[in-house]
Amino acid sequence: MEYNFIEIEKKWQNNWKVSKAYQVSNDSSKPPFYVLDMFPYPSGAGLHVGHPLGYIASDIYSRYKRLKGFNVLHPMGFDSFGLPAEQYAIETGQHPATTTQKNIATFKDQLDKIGFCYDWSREIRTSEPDYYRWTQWIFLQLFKSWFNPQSNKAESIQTLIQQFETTGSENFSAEAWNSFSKNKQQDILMQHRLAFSAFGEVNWCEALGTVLANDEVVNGVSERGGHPVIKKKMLQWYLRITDYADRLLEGLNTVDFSDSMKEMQRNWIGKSEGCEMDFEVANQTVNNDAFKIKVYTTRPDTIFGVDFLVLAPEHDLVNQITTEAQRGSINEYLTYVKSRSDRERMAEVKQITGCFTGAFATNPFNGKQIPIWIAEYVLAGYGTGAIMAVPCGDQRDFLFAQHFEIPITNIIGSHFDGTQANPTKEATLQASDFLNGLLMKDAIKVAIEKIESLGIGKRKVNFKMRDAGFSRQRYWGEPFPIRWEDGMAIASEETQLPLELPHVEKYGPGPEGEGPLANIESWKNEKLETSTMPGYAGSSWYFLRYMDPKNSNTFCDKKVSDYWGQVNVYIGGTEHAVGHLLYSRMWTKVLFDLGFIGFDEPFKRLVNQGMIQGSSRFVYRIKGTNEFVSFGLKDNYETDELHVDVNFVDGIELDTDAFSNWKPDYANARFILEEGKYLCGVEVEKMSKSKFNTVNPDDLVLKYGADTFRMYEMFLGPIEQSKPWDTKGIEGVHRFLRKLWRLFNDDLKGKVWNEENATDAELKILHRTIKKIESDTENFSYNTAVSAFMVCVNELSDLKCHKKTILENLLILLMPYAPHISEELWHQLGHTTSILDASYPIFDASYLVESSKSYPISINGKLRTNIEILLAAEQSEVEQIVLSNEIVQKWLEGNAPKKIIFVKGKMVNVVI
RNA sequence: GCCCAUGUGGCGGAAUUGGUAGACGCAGCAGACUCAAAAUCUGCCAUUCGCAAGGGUGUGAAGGUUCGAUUCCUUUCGUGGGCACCA
Repeated sequence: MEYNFIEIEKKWQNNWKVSKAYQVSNDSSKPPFYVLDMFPYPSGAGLHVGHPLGYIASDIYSRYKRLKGFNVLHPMGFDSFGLPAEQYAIETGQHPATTTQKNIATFKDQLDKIGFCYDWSREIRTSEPDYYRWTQWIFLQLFKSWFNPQSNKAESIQTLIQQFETTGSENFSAEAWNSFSKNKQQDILMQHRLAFSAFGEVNWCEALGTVLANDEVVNGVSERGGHPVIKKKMLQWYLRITDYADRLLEGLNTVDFSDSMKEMQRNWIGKSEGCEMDFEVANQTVNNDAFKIKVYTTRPDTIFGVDFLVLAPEHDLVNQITTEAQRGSINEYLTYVKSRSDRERMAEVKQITGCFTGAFATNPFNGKQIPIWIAEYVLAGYGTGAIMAVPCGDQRDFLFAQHFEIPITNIIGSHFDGTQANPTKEATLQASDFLNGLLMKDAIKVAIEKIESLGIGKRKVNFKMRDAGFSRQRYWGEPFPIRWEDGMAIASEETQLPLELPHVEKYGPGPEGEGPLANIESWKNEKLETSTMPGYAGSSWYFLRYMDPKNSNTFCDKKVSDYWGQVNVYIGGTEHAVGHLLYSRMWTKVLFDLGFIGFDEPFKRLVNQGMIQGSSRFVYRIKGTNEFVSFGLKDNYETDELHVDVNFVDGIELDTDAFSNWKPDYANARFILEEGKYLCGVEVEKMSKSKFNTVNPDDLVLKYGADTFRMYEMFLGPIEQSKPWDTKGIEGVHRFLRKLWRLFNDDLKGKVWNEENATDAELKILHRTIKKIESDTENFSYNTAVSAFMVCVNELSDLKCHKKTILENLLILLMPYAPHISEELWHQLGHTTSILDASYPIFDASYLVESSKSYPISINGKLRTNIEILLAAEQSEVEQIVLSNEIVQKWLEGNAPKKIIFVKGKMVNVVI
């Protein structure tokens, strides 16, 4: 009987489906365990081999935990709102709902073929009204809440109103509040709501009449059509995530994420301590606040080294302080900056640009007149949008000073050599008046105290993180449950939700760059908000909905979320390190603060899977011709590099016939070969349809079966590591499964397994494997687990061990990795219940006890021989044995060793 | 530019606390079985010198710490990911 994986997999997938083997109950005596995948965006390209990497890993873990006796929640769904479906709709006229539906069907079909243990009865889709009803509901909670710094948590906005009514605030009295117009009151409240609207800058493309995502802007022009893109201010919605900055930082100490992941989040939040201080602009009315420039610095100790100020080009004061003489060049510079993205501004620091305003500020400590410049390396969004430049201590300031020939003041003596800045905090300050002689790191505190006592500034903690933009001028997203009346945002009634996304025929932008919803008359008449929520809205809380997916009274019953608790293991890519993970952490904290759930961190443990990259192939077309030159000869010509479908390439050799047949353009292609072959260029990049480097899992499953595919993906390498896909090795894993099969069945003789008793050698193999598989599975070290299975099967084959008592345990170990073949062989062994609910073998160390070990013997750290020595032997005995060894004696050349290092159970090193 | 990760045979990778570098697999080579093929099995497989025994070199590069470094430290180069409207 042969290993017929096609039949076996079909049989058991069907069997599990019929018996509802993966359905999970919220009511169980077993301890709960929640394993979550980052749900996919159902793109039109379908699943490629990169997607299942994390899914297989989580599937293995879920099945393993189930064997270990847990009630495992392992759901799947679709993040089905988003930009690509809308872009596709603009191109083809097909409604996003239609294409999304189709794409999901494809995804599910592909996922099912791989044999995942999802409980599909809990499936969610973020674009379904049943789901986004609660996204809207949570938005309303955010809108109706504020962050109370006293209690350090979100509270109903009513408590703030009460405060204003009874005690007022820093800026106004209770009486004043009560006398404010309703409009003014709402404006003030808007400055505290966790979801709020304010003006923000967007990428505006005049020619397309629309706002563009960063992704749609390439080299400063629109991807579609190549039109110019500029920054434009528009009214936007935001989430006040900055209020949670400190708690998001502290929360990291309570979760099990990788250090690098925590580091990325910390850097994103970017907490820095320093101070704000005012510089007065010279030759202006002194007591006019408008002409004080507030800078933020983390290095107030360098105050005597300030040689100039730099404002962000967008800074409010630029226009007012610019002198008439400089106005022309400033305006020119501002036009230039408007065309530049933040990214470009940060990245191209070597290209130093800036413009002098003509104005001077006064250093409050020494009265020095310092020039005020504007430059794009200062960003309006961070700190106060103005910096004090200290060229001797900051490299960017230094380069700027050098470029514009601004004289540099040195306050750190020999620590500054005039060729580059020195950012040290360890230098002793000079030429710094009251700070002279202090170490810089100590001077920071002294300087801040002085600044505060003079009333020209104050200590300030700053965060790099900005409030999260939460509106998009798009169609395919959640509508905001908000009406605008008289300039005031009015929340819809919660009972009226969902506010359904209306059907449209056209997906183009509305007037003035508004979203497509602005084109709908009834929507406009009701004064409903015309932008929609961003892609991350639905994904910020989906893990809660899985727990209680059908509830129509609330987003998730508190009793149910209390039962499941935090996600025990969350698996996904690092590309979400700062976006999705921070947003969902914030939403969880808000829901916790408001009492809707019982935990304030969503994910207890996070496992990052690496990205499976595509290995792209390139051909080189000689410019202006239809002639293609092989990789090695391309430098002799002027060529264009073009992606070619990896399926036409064997290694790096192009199948020129297949290429010619690929597209009509290439039908008459001519080739310049090297050594009779056309060789392609190679580059590793993201796997993507547009790069023609995708590999479809369906083909592999068809050819080798799901079990082989699952194990091969795991065998590729460590789960957290990125690696390019290569199908070459899959044969090896398939051979392994066939070899396993032959332990049970002979192709000719049929059944070969027996019920004999196991020998010590066989039990030793089994228990070593149990130990290794169990710890590798716990640690997500699946590549080494697969190799341990191979070692085990190789050894059992060598021993011709066909014993049921060994093999059935091996099957249980294997079930999480290769469920179909395990279930099949399990039943062949005579079991009548599913292997899914077997119980995990228990490791017994007594089978592995050894009495001696072959010790590696090194001379000066270099391995020279091995000697079998009793494990119980102590240093003196070992020394004697080692020194009497022939090879050791040869190296000693009759001398006594200087030292003998003996690490019991590990090694011996003789130092001569 | 900034942040994070990463670099080991022809290839994917292993070496979990500093202790035998190259497990396991792919590809390759030689052989067995076969009329033949497939499948399967056996052996070889970092590099260099050597008939062999054995020796030298070797974990991106350069230094350092240590009896001993793929592992720790410093410097440096390459590659991948993220950088706020892709999800």
